[in-house]
Order: sequence, then C-alpha cells, then structure tokens
Amino acid sequence: MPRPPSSQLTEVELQILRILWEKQAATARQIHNCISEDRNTNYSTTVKMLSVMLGKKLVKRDETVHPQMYRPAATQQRTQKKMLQDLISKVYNGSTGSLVLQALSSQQASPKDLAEIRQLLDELEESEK
Amino acid sequence: MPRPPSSQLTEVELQILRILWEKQAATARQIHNCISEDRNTNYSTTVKMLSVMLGKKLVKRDETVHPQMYRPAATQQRTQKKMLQDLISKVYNGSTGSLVLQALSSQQASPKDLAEIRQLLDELEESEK
DNA sequence: TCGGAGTAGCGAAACTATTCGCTACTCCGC
DNA sequence: GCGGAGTAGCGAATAGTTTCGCTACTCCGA
Repeated sequence: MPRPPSSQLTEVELQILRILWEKQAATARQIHNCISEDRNTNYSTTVKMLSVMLGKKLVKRDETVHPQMYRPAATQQRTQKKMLQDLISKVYNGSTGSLVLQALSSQQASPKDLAEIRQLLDELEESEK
Repeated sequence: MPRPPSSQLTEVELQILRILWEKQAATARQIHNCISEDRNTNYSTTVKMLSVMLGKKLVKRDETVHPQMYRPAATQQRTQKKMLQDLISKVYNGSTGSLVLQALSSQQASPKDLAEIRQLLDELEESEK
C-alpha cells in the first residue's frame, strides 16, 4: 500500500528550477542564497535537494569545476508546455479554449501581448481554411 | 526539520474533485467506481481520501442522507482560476501573455473557441483606450 | 604545510500523501 | 428482530518530500 511516485515537480524543485532557468547555471551556494529569501532553510537542505534532483535528472551538474555548477536538465519552455498540458487536461477537461479565455479575462496581459496573440490568432484561423 | 504543508491539490484530490464537478454530487461508492477505472485502489481508500478532503474543506458532505452525499466545496471555475494563477506566477514568471501564446500554438483550439477568443481580445483592446 | 572557510555527501528525522485491514454501523428484506 | 450487504471510520503501514546534523573533502592564504 505505497504511495505511487508523483511524476510532478514539487514546490521546492520548481523553485530551484526557476532560479536555474533565470541564471542558466549556478552553484549550490548561489541557489541557496536565492532560496533563503523566501524559505528559511539550511544550506545542507539546498545541497540535498540538488542531489535528489540530480537523481531525478531534473538538473545536470558539472563536477569538473569547483564549486560544482548546476544547470537545468530541461528548458523552461519544455517544462512550461508539459505543465500547461497537464493543467489543461486535468483541470480544464482538455479545453484549451476555456483556459485561454479564463487567462485573458482574469489576468491582465500587456497591449503588446494582446497584439501578439491577435496575430497568432490570425495565423491559426488562416490555416484552418 | 519538518516539511511545510502543501496548500496545493494533490493528484488524487484533483481526480475526485473532477468527478464531483461533473456529477455535482455523488456517494463514496459512485466516486469510487469512477476512480477505479484508472486507479486500482480499494473502496476504503476512496472513503479515506474523502474524509481527508473533508478535513481540508475541499468537499462538503450531506450526512442526513444515507448513503452520504459529497459535493465539491469550490466551483470548478474558482479552482481553475486559482491553479492557473499559480501556474502563471510560478512557471511563466507572471506573464499571462506567454502562457496564452504557448497554449494557442501548442494545443489545438476549435474554430469556435478561436472566434470567442478574438471577441474577448476586441473587448480588451477596446477598454485599453 | 597548516588551518580556516567554504563545499559536498550521507543518513536519519519529521511530516505529508496514499494505501488498506479491520471494526462498527445502517439499511432492508425476510 | 435477524442477517447479509453495503457504508463509514480509525489507525497503522509505506513511500515520497523536505529537513538538517555531522563528517569529510577542497581550496586557498599565511
């Protein structure tokens, strides 16, 4: 009667990945410094999390340098896409349309974004024909 | 050295909520029947999950009837909104625009949805001025 | 080369999520 | 009112997540 492994990023994993996406690469210390702004945890914890994530292949590590450098194993875009797909299928019953409508109506997007979205819309409707 | 409680819906919780959103209300048995299509778990497990969710106030329960009826505590829309916000802030760095662009370009939306989105876009751009 | 500061790692602890066995209760037909 | 079938609940077992203490290692500067 075990708990099945979750296949989803946990809170802390995501937080670390966000830092790595932004910085491209970072040492455990750098990551820890960022993390401790929100979270009041020990440096050991950060190192441990990184080693867990290394085991899960969420990050890569360059051991030839000192201190070791960590990098994200997947791009932010790929991860975004996966999580978005997940949200759409599990929470929006597979309807991309209703997600987009809700996103646009409840969050504000910049005029620049809106223009870009409109352009994409044009292309999509064009290719429908 | 504890782990902070997660405040996010877990896999199973979400699965149960999805069933309740669809059916409006259901007994533990009905929920279990739906669940066991994907998941090969015992009826006890379902009942336990429901009681955990009741404790977390994710579902409501009518105990005046037998068998007891469960209902979702929050609407699907409200939950969607919350999870969407979470995704945007944690994975899309707060950019609704990039989420929408990625959703539209990587998932397919129906022409009907596209038209609806376009209309919303018109309204949004109108109100910008 | 010695010593201190910072880095890496391991293993165990604390807590959550999920699982089920077992017990007790409720309902209904006989 | 008895008995069987289904319903509800509790507590414990198990695995995953996050935590850190303690130890060992690496890298300089004196």
